[in-house]
Amino acid sequence: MPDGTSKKPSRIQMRNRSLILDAALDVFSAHGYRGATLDQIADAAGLSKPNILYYFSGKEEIHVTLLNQLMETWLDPLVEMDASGDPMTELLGYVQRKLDMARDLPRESRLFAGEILQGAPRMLPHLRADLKPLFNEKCAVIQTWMDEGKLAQVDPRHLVFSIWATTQHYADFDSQVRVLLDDEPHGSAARFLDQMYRSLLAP
Amino acid sequence: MPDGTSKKPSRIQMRNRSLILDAALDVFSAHGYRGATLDQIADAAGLSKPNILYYFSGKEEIHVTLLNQLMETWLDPLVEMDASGDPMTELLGYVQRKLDMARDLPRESRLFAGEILQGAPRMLPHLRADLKPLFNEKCAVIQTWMDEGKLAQVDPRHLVFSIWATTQHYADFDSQVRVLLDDEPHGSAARFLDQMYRSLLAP
DNA sequence: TCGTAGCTTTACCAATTGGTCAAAAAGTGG
DNA sequence: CCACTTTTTGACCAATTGGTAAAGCTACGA
Repeated sequence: MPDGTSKKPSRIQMRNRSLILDAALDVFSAHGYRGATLDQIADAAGLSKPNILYYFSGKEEIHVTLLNQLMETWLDPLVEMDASGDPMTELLGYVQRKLDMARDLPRESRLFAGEILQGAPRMLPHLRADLKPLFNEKCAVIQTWMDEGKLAQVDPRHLVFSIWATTQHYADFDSQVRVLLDDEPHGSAARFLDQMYRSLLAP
Repeated sequence: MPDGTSKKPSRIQMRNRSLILDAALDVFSAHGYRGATLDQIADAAGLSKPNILYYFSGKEEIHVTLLNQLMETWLDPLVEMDASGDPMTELLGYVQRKLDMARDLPRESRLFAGEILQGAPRMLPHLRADLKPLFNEKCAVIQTWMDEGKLAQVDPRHLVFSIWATTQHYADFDSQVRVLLDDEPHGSAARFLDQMYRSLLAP
């Protein structure tokens, strides 16, 4: 069994594992953890169910693998926010990167949202270990910028929450957005958010 | 069978139906539609599973009933936004009412979020029939306010989206918020959002 | 008190679903 | 071509789950 414990993965293992993970991302993000079935994942991957279980020990391991892979991608835009850059530029840049992610990786956004929505049963440790330190560090950076008079004084924690909420909204609530809007929202959303955070943070 | 088709519901019917709906709200909002089981709902309601099915024709009907009941509650804060009131007061009031709802009705918020997240399979008609006209009407009101110079010019549609996103975030992503914050977030969130929308909308 | 309509439960199904197993098939190095 | 490893599959399970049937219980008006 190719359980990551030993050896190097063969070419075919790489291919099939990523086929499975991509299919699982489709299915989990569309139906949630309980709503997804191994048969659906197998169909989407073009493999048989027992073959799926040859590469992953079970449904849960597939889900956990996806969540783990997602974590770095997810934190990346925040990591890139540079304490030594221009505060307004850095923050507005962060907003745009998050908005781009909502457009380019909607499945990942919904997978994450579904997990958090249900109390983050498989991600609380990750949130504490990875997200929380980064969050605190970047909040401190923002606070420094404000103390230096480069940005208006607001609560950095809620500022970050509002950035997450407003950007991810376009992926997570896409079905609602599409009912209410006729045109593609990315461009107008980008302009709105730029305007909103510019006016909020102007010192 | 007490399928709403005839007669008046008895005292015991009223009690049990609301017991069931309250239990179902707990279970559906915590685990999603597929993740919830009739046994869980029955346990939470203190009734037997067949007894649940005496009052509702099936799992789906319970879910749909909850969604229908939710719709009016959900739209209410937006309905209350008065075109003849003071624009800034009305909009900031709307933000606070939505934030209060996220605190006071987190189960409802999560039920709604879960439904939208999965493509709103049982709510798209409602969104089109109820939400969309109201959304368009209120966007027009906001646009009028802006044209009169009472508010800064922003895209009303994205303004409303941002209000939904930032307020519901505290209910839907509660587990994440609680990891990142030590204190209770409602008061500080209220101040932050008031500040954000005040600065954005000041003419 | 009795009959009846409304309510509840026990016992049960059929379908779905996550997962197993042994055997077949397909690569792969010599 | 052969032995051996890796990959794939068909057949099968046990548990869960939404739902049913029919009998039993309860409230309540006559």
